[in-house]
Amino acid sequence: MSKELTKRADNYSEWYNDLVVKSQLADHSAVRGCMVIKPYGYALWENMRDQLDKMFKETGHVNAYFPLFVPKSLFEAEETNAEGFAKECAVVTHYRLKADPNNKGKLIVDPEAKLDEELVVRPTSEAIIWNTYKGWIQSYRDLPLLINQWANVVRWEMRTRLFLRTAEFLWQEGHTAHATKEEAIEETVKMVNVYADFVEEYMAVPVIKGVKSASERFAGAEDTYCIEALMQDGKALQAGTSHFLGQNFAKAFDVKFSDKNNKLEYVWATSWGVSTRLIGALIMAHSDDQGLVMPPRIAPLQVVIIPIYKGDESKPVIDEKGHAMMSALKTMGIRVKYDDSDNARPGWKFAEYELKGVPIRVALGMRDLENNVVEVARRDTKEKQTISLNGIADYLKNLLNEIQQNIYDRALTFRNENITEADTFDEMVKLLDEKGGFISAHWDGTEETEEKIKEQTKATIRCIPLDNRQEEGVCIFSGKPSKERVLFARAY
RNA sequence: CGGGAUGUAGCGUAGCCCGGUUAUCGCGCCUGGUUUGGGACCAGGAGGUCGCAAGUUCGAAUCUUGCCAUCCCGACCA
Repeated sequence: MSKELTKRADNYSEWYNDLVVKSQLADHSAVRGCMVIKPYGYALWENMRDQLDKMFKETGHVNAYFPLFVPKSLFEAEETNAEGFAKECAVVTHYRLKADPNNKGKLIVDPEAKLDEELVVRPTSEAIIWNTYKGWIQSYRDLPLLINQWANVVRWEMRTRLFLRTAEFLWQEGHTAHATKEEAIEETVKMVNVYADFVEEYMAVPVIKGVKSASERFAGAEDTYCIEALMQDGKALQAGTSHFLGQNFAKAFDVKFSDKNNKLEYVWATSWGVSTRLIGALIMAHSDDQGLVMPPRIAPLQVVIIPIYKGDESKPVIDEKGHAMMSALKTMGIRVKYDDSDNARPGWKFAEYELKGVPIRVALGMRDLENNVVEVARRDTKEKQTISLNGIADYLKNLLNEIQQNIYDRALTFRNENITEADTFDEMVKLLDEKGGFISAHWDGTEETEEKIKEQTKATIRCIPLDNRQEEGVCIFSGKPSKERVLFARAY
């Protein structure tokens, strides 16, 4: 493995790719557009997943699992949704292979085994789920139905990037059914808030909560709420979405319920999801030219202890102290590793754990033990301090909290410094080219204007922020009147 | 899907233009030893369908064609 990571300033996307692979989060696979998530990356995902799952359950949701395959007839039932995803669907047409008569040892698709109806590999599960809900919902007493599933989905993207856009990705998708429009909207907003809380508090990535413009809306939704994050290169990243689906799917799949007055009504729906893409957001929000910077709360490893031996006789003494410290930290619920592996020297380990973004590194050698201290190095600031062994566990626990907060504050400052108001189109173009980030500007609310701005600048409307300040102005492009600013950015 | 580039050991590479013994070097790996406070050193060793498949040729990493994959730039997108 080469030791050098591409520098962010030299080539940001190469830095990102390099980092994902060298830090062992994931790797390209033999399958086009699909990645292998390696143990370190999967441990990170598990921590994220576990916390989100807890938050979903605290808000009343339960988990279930629906099929990977969606019969084409079900898939096409909700037309807007189907059309929106049609261009990126993997489709199963056969169910059997057979030996190739003309090519020994090879297989061909058995033409006899053609499916009567093609199966779409789910790009999202609304269709199969709403078809199922039809059988589950009869009365208002069956509502609300609050279900989440952890799954993989496939979207056949033209161009893929590790974590940010892979042909197959892991995610969760919540699908809820409600008796009233108000309740469904409330659910949609509740879940975008859950996402924002998770991403900010656990991943330490500040987000802007907002609503998508009509053209950026989820196919089949009445309204799409989202959280938008800003990456270090000034590009925005959609980190999660929550959709108010109205009665579109209820009508498409004929899901009705009897209300208290025995009147048949269509059900109101929401769906919401976040994916392994969040890992991309995490990487690009915090990491530096030395490697990953993991927020302690979801870091697979929070503390690594590295013993530094001098001569064989020092090993048992150091190991004893090291193991004691590890036990104390484990008792406090801290994820810790004592790396006494023999195949690398301390300097190599230092660099390696920096690359992997472990928040705290503790070095333990005879020199320290003689003074009853250890050397504590934090990944976020790269500061090293000599700390007394007395009360070290409490010290490290507090330090983890401090690092979590510091990473968030740093990202928040950067984000806030990169939301810039523009009052003319020229100003906006200049800002996009020279500074990047979010451009806060007036927009006339039409799709035509949005499209023209996109064509000329590659920037899209990321969102109309919730609790947006109302302000009279004129559209930056058309000069027509506008009541509020929206956020534009170039995005991933 | 369009334009450009690349593919040689786990990783990074030389050789290819101009076909010809046993495919170069570094890192990593294995064995033994010395080491260990910022990516150690010495000695010995293992590891290759030269992306895949056809073709040209006495002979192909090298020439031709097709395919596959990756990267960069577009279009598409969470």
